[in-house]
Amino acid sequence: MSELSKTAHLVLGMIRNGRRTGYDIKRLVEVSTRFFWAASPGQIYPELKRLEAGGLLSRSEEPHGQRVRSVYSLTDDGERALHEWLTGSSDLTFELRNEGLLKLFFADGLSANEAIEVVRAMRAEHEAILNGIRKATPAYRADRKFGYITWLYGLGLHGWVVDWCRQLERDLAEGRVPFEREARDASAAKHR
Amino acid sequence: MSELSKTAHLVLGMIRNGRRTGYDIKRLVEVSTRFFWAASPGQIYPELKRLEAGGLLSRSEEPHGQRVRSVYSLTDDGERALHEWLTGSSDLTFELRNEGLLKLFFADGLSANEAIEVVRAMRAEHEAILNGIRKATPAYRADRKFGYITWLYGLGLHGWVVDWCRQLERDLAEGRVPFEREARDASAAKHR
DNA sequence: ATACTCATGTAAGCTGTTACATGATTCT
DNA sequence: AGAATCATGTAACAGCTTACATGAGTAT
Repeated sequence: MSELSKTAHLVLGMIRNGRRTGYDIKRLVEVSTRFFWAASPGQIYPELKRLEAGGLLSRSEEPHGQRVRSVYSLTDDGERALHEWLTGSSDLTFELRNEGLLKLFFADGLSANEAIEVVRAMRAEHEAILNGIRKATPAYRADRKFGYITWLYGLGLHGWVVDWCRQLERDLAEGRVPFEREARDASAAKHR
Repeated sequence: MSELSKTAHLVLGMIRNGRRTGYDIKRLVEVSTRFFWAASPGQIYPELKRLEAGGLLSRSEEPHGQRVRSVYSLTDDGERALHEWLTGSSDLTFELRNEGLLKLFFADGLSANEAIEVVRAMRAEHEAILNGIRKATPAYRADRKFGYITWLYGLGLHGWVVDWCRQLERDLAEGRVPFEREARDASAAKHR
C-alpha cells in the first residue's frame, strides 16, 4: 500500500495500545494526543478502512446488544509498519500555527495597552489549554509511562508559554525593552 | 467580502510593514513568521488577488527594467480589517503537529535504547529549528520591536524543548521515572 | 420520558503544500 | 557566460474540519 500518513500511524499505535474501535480511538485522542496531534472522526473512520484494505488491520464484528461494533487489531504487517515508523529516522514533522504570536508580530502599530491586551489574550488561551491538559490526567501505569511523559510535556510547554507572557506583560507595562538578558545570550551564542 | 483567513491577515500585516510585492512577503515569511505561521507562494499570490478583489489592497504596477512588478498597499478598508483583527477578541488559533511527541507517546513497546533514540531525534530536530531561528536574527529597530520579541519567543520555546529532551534522555538512560518533581507539582496544583 | 453517550459514518469545503513552469535581472 | 536570485504564478493533490445524519444503549 502507498505511503502511510502520520495520522495512519497514530491509528495503528492506538490499536496496539488496546483501543479497538474507531470510537475508542476518538475518545482517547481527545484527552491525549489532541494536544500535539489532533485527529477528528472524519479522519479516523476512513483511515481505519484504508488500513484494513491495505492489510495492516484486521476487522472483526462484535455484537453489542442489537448493534454490531467493528473491532480492529493489528496484522503482522501492521505491527511491522508501526515499529518501522517508531524506529525510523526520517525527518519529524513539526508544525505550529500560533495566531497570538502572529498578532504580536504585527503589534508595532498598536498602542501600548492594545499590545498588552494581545499578550494577555495569548496567555489566557494557553491557560485554557493547560486546564484541558490537567483535566486529562492519565492514570499512571508502569507499563504505559510514555503517555504520562507526553502529558508532562504539555504541562511544561504551556506553562513555559504562560510564564513568558506574564513576563512580557510586565515589561511592556513598564515600557522596558523586553528580555534584554535573553537577547544578549542569544547574540553571544551566535558568535561563539 | 467574506471572512478573511488568518493567512489573509498575515498578508495585510506584511504589507503594512512595508513589504510591497508577493515576493517580498514570501522572503520575509521565510525568516520570521514561518516558525509560527507558515505561508507558501502558492498561498500568498492567490491571497493578494483575493484581497485586491475584495478592496482591501490596491495594486499598482511599477516598471523594473523590462518587467513590471505588482506593488500593493493597504486601502482604508484593508487598514481597518487589519486593526480589527489585531484588537479583536475572537479565539486564537493554536495548533501543533509534533511527530516526535507522537512517537514518544507510543514508545512503550520499544526497548530503552530505541526510546532514547526517539527523544534524541526529537532534540536534534528542535536544535535544527533553533539554528534556523538564530540565523534569521532580525535587525533591532525601536519602531519594530515586536518582530524581535517573537524571535526571542522562538529561541526560548525551542530552547525549552531541547532542555526537556536532554533531561528525559538522562532519566531514561538511568532507568529513573522521569520528571518526578514536576509530576508532584502538577498534581498539587490540581488539588489546590 | 428525556437526555446523554455510544457508535459509525459521509459530503462539502477549506487550507495548504508540492511540483512545476516561465522568463527577467543581477552577480561573479 | 553561467549561476543565482527576482518575480509570478498554476494545477494537482493531501489533509483536515465542520456539519450533518442516523440510530442504539444507558442513566436519571
